[in-house]
Amino acid sequence: MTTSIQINLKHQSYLREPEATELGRKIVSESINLIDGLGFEDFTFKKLAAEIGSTEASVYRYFENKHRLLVYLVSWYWAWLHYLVIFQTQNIADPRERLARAIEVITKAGEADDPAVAHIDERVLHRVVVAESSKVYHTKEVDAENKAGFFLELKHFCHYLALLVLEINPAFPYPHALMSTMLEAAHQQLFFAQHLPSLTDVQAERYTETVDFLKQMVFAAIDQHLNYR
Amino acid sequence: MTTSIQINLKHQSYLREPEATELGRKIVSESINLIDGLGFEDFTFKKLAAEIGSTEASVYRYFENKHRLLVYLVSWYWAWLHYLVIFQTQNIADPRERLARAIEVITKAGEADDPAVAHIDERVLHRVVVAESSKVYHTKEVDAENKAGFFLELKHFCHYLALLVLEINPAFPYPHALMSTMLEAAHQQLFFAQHLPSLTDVQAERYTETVDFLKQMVFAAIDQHLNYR
DNA sequence: ACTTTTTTGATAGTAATACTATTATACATG
DNA sequence: CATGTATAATAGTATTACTATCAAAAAAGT
Repeated sequence: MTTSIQINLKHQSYLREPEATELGRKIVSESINLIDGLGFEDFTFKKLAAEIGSTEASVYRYFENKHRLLVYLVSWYWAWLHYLVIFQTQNIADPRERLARAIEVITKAGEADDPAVAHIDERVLHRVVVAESSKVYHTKEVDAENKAGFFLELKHFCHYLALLVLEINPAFPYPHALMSTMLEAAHQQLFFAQHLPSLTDVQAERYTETVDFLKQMVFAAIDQHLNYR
Repeated sequence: MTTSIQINLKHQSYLREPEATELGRKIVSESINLIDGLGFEDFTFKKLAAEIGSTEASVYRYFENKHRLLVYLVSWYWAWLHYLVIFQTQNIADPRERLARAIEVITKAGEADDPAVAHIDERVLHRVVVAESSKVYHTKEVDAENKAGFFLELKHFCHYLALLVLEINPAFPYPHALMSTMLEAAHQQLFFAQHLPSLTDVQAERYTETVDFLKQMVFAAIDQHLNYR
């Protein structure tokens, strides 16, 4: 079943809305492939322009610089994933099961074979996010960019999950910390499994193991504070 | 009590051993301050050379590029922290208490007021590592650099902690994953507390809260698999 | 259908970055 | 005293990360 959605970001990581024009959409879709192929450091607007048959100057009309473009892509990813989680858990009544399903969806986002937006390959985007997303906030401009709302999508998603945690156990003292740790770990463990296997026990490509690890960690922490049991 | 140690890295992230000369030590110590002040992206060898009254070309004789220098600094940090943890837990018999102490030492590394090496300010280095360390392996060259042994110090430290976990509970299936998650989270939560507070529940500067969160998460996970209880 | 505005492409140019190369001098070692 | 090694000084290059200008093409308004 193919769903069609439109994701609009609240902040201005972009100069012009890239979803609005053909060139804008090409910039977004091709930058995902290029960053995936070259890595963010070697990715340049010049190479991107060449790839889409346009010019450097034209790309600069959409995004102030490549960092802002990455912020846009990562924000888009979080908004998409948030949507996906809500969609995939809407029929689950039990909050514990809903969180369990959420962890599955988050970890297996790289396997998504149901493209929600025509010009964006979510599987490639997932690889890009796993490899590069920490760079969006590890800069000297974090505080300014945070003020500008550049990290709202992640923050909202984290808060949504934290509320789920509190539904399961209202006494748990660290719901946001646990969920941000889980979100980061979901990416890290996949990355480690592929590139630094001695930092993990899960196998590359075996998403199920990562899901199992994350579920155990999360639910053990949450349950520890329950009175019953 | 002041301890004096020498940390030597096994791999060649450097061209010349920087500990061996005055210029080498100046490069290391001043680069830590500069990266802390400017952020890694704006840090250049030219600025560093100006700061220490030397030249760009001279700095290039010690490190191939600024990425390698960061690898060196981060590796040095992990080796130092590993030493610190062993030192601070050597008199603790119970593995559970030893792990608890390790988590404290790791989280509070930024408060260390006992400089182990004269020309390195561990508190500033800790800030640099919190903010920049993920960049050492999030590059297109991870696999090659991993082969070259650039991440050995982190891997060894993680393995050391994983063995501790297994001492507590030999049946725990994800000791490395749990410890790498904990190590990353220790940095992340400090960073979030300072820059993206809505992603955490701990307060900035309140290392004790982060320690508490990490301990709860780690021990809950480990204990879940114990037969007794 | 015609005008106006907006968007793009083409081209050029600049300051900074990330280096490499060369040579002279200082410095330490044997 | 000779020799090797480390450093400083200087110069130079390719690439990056932009900014500016202008004309052509496309879209929108009337």
